[in-house]
Amino acid sequence: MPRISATKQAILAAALELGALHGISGTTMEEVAERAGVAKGSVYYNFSSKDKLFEELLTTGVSSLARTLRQARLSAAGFAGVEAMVTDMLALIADNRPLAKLTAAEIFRTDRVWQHSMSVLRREALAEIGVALEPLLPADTTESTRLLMAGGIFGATLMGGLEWLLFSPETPVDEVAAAILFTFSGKLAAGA
Amino acid sequence: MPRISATKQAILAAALELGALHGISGTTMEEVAERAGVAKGSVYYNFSSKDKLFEELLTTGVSSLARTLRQARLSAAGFAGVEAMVTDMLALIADNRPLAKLTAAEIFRTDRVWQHSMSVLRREALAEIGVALEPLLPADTTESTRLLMAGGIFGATLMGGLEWLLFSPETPVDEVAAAILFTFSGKLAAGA
DNA sequence: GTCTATAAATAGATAGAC
DNA sequence: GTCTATCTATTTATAGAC
Repeated sequence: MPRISATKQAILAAALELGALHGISGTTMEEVAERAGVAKGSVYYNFSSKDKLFEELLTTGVSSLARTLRQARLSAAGFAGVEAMVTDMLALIADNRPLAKLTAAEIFRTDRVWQHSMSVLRREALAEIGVALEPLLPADTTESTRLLMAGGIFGATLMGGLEWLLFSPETPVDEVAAAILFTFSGKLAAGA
Repeated sequence: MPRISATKQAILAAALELGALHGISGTTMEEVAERAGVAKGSVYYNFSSKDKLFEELLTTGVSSLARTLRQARLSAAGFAGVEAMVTDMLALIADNRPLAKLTAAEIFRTDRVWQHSMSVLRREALAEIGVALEPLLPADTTESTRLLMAGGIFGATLMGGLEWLLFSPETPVDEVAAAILFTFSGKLAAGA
């Protein structure tokens, strides 16, 4: 495990904050250097290109999301596993809000040089949700339907989480999780 | 109602397709002109700046989303209204997939010059979902909780819809709507 | 490893002919 | 209304001193 130098860490942190604000294309290497408190030459010493810099940022982020989802899934059986996934993903979003914003904006891009590796990781994360759903679904449910549902649950959590952080950040995480999970509880349909 | 010239329409269409592919910052006015089959000067004759061009594109798109949601809400009472919103929004996404991609990537940006007008429209769209939810929720549910739920339902539909179009576009819209709505039916919790 | 200086390409926007 | 040509600023990336 090669330790990351302080400079490299500062560059990654600066790139993450700026990327979340202005998007990747809207962020310049000059700005990243300035915010990190180093010269542009040092940025290129640590990352061979702008693409490599943001690739590292995003793949690390989505990997840790997949890991969080797997741990949550293993922590509880049945629907409680899904509940744990939503709750823990919300906590992760709160914990790294710039990464959540950046991921939300980039997750469906199909033209980046790192498109493939991102797509693989995204699928890994969705598959974790899919595995948790499997025992809860009718036996004849297709794989693709399961992934659609997983995408929906993922989207609900991500968008609900961003809505939360941007527009009512004073709400405690438990209440947010309860709100999202309420929509999956069936009580909406029952209230009709 | 001022008619839009053929040139202006071609420019808007080109900007939409390119923006969905490369993002707004990643799209150049030169590319837009080329794809629209006109010179760059003509693009600037119709739109005073790149920002104005994309502002028109996005505000029109989100407005039509809000309109679709309102119509769906009025078409059925109770939970059936929510079901109609999800189904009709999916149909809208399928109908204008580039706009859905562009919107997904831009909806949480906070640094655009048109940020405010977009934020207002986004809120309008979420409020439509919120109104449909109101009679289905406990009487003491707060406004902000209702908006979080609306955000979740919106996110589930948008992400589910994009997942659909990008990775299993052969699935008919009814099946996709059924999959997303299944997660809101309570049958997941029942299956635990 | 970090810096300054600069190359080389590309961006948004404008001027002015037709 | 549409075009070509061009201005000016910015951008990614590199070279080379320290």
